[in-house]
Amino acid sequence: MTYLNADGMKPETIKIACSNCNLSELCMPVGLNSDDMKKLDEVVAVRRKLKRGDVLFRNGDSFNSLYAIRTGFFKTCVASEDGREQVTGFQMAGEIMGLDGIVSNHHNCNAVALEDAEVCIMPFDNVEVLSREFPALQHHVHKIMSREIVRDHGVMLLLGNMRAEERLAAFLLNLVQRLHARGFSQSELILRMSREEIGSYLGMKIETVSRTFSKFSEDGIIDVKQRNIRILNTEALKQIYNPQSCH
Amino acid sequence: MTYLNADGMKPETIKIACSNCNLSELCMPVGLNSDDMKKLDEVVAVRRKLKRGDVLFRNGDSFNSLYAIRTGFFKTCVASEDGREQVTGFQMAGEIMGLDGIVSNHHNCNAVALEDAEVCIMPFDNVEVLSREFPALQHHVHKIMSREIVRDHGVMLLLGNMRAEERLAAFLLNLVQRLHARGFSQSELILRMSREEIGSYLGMKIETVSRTFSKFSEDGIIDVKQRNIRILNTEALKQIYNPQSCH
DNA sequence: ATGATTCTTTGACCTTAATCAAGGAATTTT
DNA sequence: AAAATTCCTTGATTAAGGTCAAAGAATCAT
Repeated sequence: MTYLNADGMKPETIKIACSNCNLSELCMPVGLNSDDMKKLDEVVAVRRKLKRGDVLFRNGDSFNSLYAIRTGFFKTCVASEDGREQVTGFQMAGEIMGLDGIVSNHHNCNAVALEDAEVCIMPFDNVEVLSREFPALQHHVHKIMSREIVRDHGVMLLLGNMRAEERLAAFLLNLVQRLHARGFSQSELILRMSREEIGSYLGMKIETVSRTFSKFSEDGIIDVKQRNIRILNTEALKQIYNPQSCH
Repeated sequence: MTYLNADGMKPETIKIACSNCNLSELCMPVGLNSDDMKKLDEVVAVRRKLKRGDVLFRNGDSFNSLYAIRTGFFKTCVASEDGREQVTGFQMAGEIMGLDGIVSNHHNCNAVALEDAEVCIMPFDNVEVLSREFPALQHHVHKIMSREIVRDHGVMLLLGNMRAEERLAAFLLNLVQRLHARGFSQSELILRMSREEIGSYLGMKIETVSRTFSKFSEDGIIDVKQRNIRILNTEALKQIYNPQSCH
């Protein structure tokens, strides 16, 4: 199995604009006339701007809306009762947050902006009403949820079976792939999250994250300048992530 | 956060019958007249019986249907390209399998019967058509998918943050809770899966699973006779799972 | 039933990553 | 700009769980 994008998209360039982002796919599924499109614009109630560090929603908050990221970068995390925190994902432009809240009408994780951000607020009642009217939208919503399930299973595989170097390699490859799909470099990226947050996501301690970065750097696979990463040898990263592939 | 049921249900007794299982919730959401109910019966195309070891669907199979378990017990698992396998879940009566297939029209995991079983096959096209007609069904489908996402995040927390004893305690508590919700004992259970499969789910090796069972047994917390487990001290298990709670 | 196979347990030892500790770099606040 | 804070790195040590090995128990097939 491949370590999929969070959005499942192949790494072609997709421009982030209202008419051309994952949100737009949600608002305006393909194959609609412009009258239909106008109605679909109603899914989005309003936008919200957040500063770095702002919390979009918290575990326990009542659930009303899904959120589509227009700009910025988020983390979502859950915590055990004794306070251990697990980052469950990092989300970027075009991705949808809040699906966890549907089952119980309360959010089940925290969503925090890791840089200044803007989200489109989509009241879930609207989404359901319009989904009944537009099969394409309905199916799109189902795909978004299924995609999240598939992604989560990939993370389980990572956490349950892989060693530290494999986890970090998978993480970097996944991030750069998603960024590339949004028009950014294939080889350079700026990490919006701390080493601690990476560690939390990957099930390793901050020291291990740091050491693994240093190891990759010593081996000439990446160039690390704080949160600026340049991938020097993508093949080597893939090799680490997928040790069996012997070519 | 609590380690939820796969089905999110509180551990009250629910009888497994067509008119009273998770599937029935899917076919017949509350608040419908009997004419509506008849139409909703159409979601289920047909049933399928499986023997222990039979594969319901495989990674790569084209996706057509969701499956509701009537009787029996399943595992779902993904594998990395180099063959490492991760069990992503164990499913029992009333639970839904196949949601992973929606996003790509192909299944993304294997579903294997761990004991003789029967499933109701629900062609997903039917589900979508009827969902547009019945808001209660629509919302129910959304809840099922959201529940799976929340469950997966709980597993991530387990795999990313917990130690072997905590993982096994959480696993046993979760299993017995779900069984109890189906009318079985609160303290006795028969494991339908091997030690290896438990280990795969919990991110530990078979020897560690075995040793941890032995440890719990020596400590008088459980009684282990092969796959027959009797929980002697639920509180102790909860304490292990949730070390802070000093109520 | 009997032999074969698979599953499970236990022991000895080893590896990986966690922990503890300290110092340095970067960022934020005053 | 200086001080304070946070973040990151590196080293030394330890602990948890993995690996290897072997034997016993249970299940399956002939």
